[in-house]
Amino acid sequence: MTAADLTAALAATHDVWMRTADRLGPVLAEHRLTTATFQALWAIDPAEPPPSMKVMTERLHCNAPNLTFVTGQLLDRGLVERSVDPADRRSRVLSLTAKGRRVRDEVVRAALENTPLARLDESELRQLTALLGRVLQPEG
Amino acid sequence: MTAADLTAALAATHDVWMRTADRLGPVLAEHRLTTATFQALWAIDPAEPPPSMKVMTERLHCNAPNLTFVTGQLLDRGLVERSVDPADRRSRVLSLTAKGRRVRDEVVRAALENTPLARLDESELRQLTALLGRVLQPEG
DNA sequence: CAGAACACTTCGAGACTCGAAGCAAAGGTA
DNA sequence: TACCTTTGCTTCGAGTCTCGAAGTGTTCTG
Repeated sequence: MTAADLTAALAATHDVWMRTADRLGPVLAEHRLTTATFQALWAIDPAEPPPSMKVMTERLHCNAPNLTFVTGQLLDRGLVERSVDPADRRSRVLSLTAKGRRVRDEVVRAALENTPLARLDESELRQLTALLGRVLQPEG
Repeated sequence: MTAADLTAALAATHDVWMRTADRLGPVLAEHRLTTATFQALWAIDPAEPPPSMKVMTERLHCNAPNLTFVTGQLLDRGLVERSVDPADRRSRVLSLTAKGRRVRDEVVRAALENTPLARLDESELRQLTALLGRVLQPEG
C-alpha cells in the first residue's frame, strides 16, 4: 500500500517544520518576529538580487494583500526597505537593511540549531535534499 | 559546509508542506475548512482511540486556548464530538462523527493527491520516511 | 482535609489571511 | 497619437487564528 507510505512521509515532513517553528518561538519573540515575518525575512537572501513583491508572493505561497501586510511589519521594525524597480516602475523590490541582515542571520542560525533535522549527519542530509530536490523540481 | 546542507534541507521540507497546503486550498474551501481545521481533523485518526485536548495540543504544537477555538470550528461544522473522559473527568476527548470521518477521508485523499511528494516511487518514499523517522525519534 | 497541580474554557487584544475594489505603470492595437 | 487591457501593488473590511491572563472544575498529594 503506497498510500500509507505517502501519508507517513507527508505527516513527517509537516511535523519537522512544525517542530522547528515551535522551538523557534522564543528566539523570534526576542526580535518581535512571528512565524509569518520570519518566513518573509528568510525568503530574502542578501546574497541574491532583491526580490519584487511578486516574486515574494510566489516564494511564500501567499497573495498580494497578505504580503503587503507582512512587508509592513518588517518595514515597521526597520528590517527591510521597499524601493521602486527602475526597470519597471510598477514593481517594488525588497532589500534587507543592515539590521535586517543581522537579525536574519541570527534567526536563521537559531532555526538551524533547533530543527530536528540537525540530527542527521552530512551524508544523510545530502540524501534528504536529493530526494526533496527531485520532489520540488519544476514540472517534470 | 554542513550549514548550507542543513539550510537547504529545512527549506525544502518547509516548501513541500507549503506547496501541499497551497494546492489543497480549493478542496478545503469546498468543505468550509481552513488549514488550521484541516490539520486538526487530520490529527484525529479514527483508527486510534479518541485523543484528549491535551494530546491534540501536543500533536498540533499549539496551546490550549487555540485548540479550544479550532475544536469549536469543527464542532460547529458537525465534524467532531467532544465528550468527558470517564477515567479523568477533567479531560475531554475528541471523536469524529460519521460526517467527520467522511470529510476527513476526502481531504486527506486530496492532500495525498496534491502533495509534490507523490512524485516519489515507493522505495524513495520509504527512504524518506526512514530518514524523517530518525529525525523525529523521541530524545535520542 | 487543605493546597497544589492539572485539563480545559473564556475573554480580549493582536496578528494573519483574503476577496473586492482602486491606482498607476506598462504593453498592445490601430 | 489615443485607447484598451494587463500587470504589480495597495487599501479596505470581514473573517480567522493565536496567545497570555484569568477562571472553573477535577484530581493528586501530603
